Amino acid sequence: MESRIERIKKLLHSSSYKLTPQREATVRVLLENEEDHLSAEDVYLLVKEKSPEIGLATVYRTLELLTELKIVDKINFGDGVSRYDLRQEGAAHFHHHLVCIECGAVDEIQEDLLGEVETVVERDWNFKIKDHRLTFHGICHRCQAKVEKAEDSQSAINITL
Amino acid sequence: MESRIERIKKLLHSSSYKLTPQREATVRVLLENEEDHLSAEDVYLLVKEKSPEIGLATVYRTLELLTELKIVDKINFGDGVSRYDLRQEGAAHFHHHLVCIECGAVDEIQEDLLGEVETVVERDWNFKIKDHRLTFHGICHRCQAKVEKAEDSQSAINITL
DNA sequence: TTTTATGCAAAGCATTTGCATTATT
DNA sequence: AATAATGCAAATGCTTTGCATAAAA
Repeated sequence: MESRIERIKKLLHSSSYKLTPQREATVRVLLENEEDHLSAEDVYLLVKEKSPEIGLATVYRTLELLTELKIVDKINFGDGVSRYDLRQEGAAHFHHHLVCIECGAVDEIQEDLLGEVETVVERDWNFKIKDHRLTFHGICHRCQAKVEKAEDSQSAINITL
Repeated sequence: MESRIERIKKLLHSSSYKLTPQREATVRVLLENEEDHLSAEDVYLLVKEKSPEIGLATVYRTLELLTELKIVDKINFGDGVSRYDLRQEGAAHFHHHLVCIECGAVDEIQEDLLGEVETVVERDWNFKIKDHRLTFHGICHRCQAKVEKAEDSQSAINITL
């Protein structure tokens, strides 16, 4: 079976780009950190661990290229840095995000929850949808658990008093 | 009846901020361009027309303040600039956007389309939703009409040939 | 040998900050 | 008088670009 990196190589070639060592190193970092949402700087530092000679500009250029080819998605959570996220293979749409306003964690929702909503928008607004971005801001399950714990110990203190 | 600007003034006062002439001028620009999605620079230029002495930093500071107080929403369509959008009064949630990839126009959807989706997310992901961002990328109704027109004239040319 | 990609440093932008001045309470 | 807000210029931080060098087709 063909590896993910080989398929990406073919995608690059089919647009007459090369998979140079620097590009490969960058893609590998993205593959190894698929569940994260790395900034260009993050990617740069991780790539540098194995390929110390790489330059930040090359990482930026590679990420831009991968974005153009829709191999990665460029996202922005409003903190002033772009983040890069490998697309699921064959995914027509961007996945969704859950951003925790307590701890900053970003979780992903791979399921497409917008099927019906998109039907409505295309019909009622006469808008031909090509892609979407959906992010929820709120409290993640981990922070909710933390608050409950804190409340528990608060009660314990009250009892002790 | 109380005006929108007076209500905003009260909101500022209730957090012990003043509605200075510069802040008022900024808010007025936002009110007069409610359907647009102005960048800080856009707002600055418009404010300057009536209050030429204002500084860009003040506009930034005012927009930040209004964002904190949830009077405006700060949005980012991925073009490297933040845009500011007056919230509908009493709106619990952010409205949605339709971004045209042809002409760049941004239309708004005031209706909340995400009721059901949010129920699912809160239940299945155990995530307490506080707000959301939903943007569709695609072709707006105006550009779709343009393409049809172009196709019509293309047929006409073929017939002429 | 012609094109494409890289690394570095410099440049570009949007945004923020320091600070002296001005307005407001 | 004390606090808060402003304007300007300088600083910051992310990202892009110019250009000489190196690698690939």
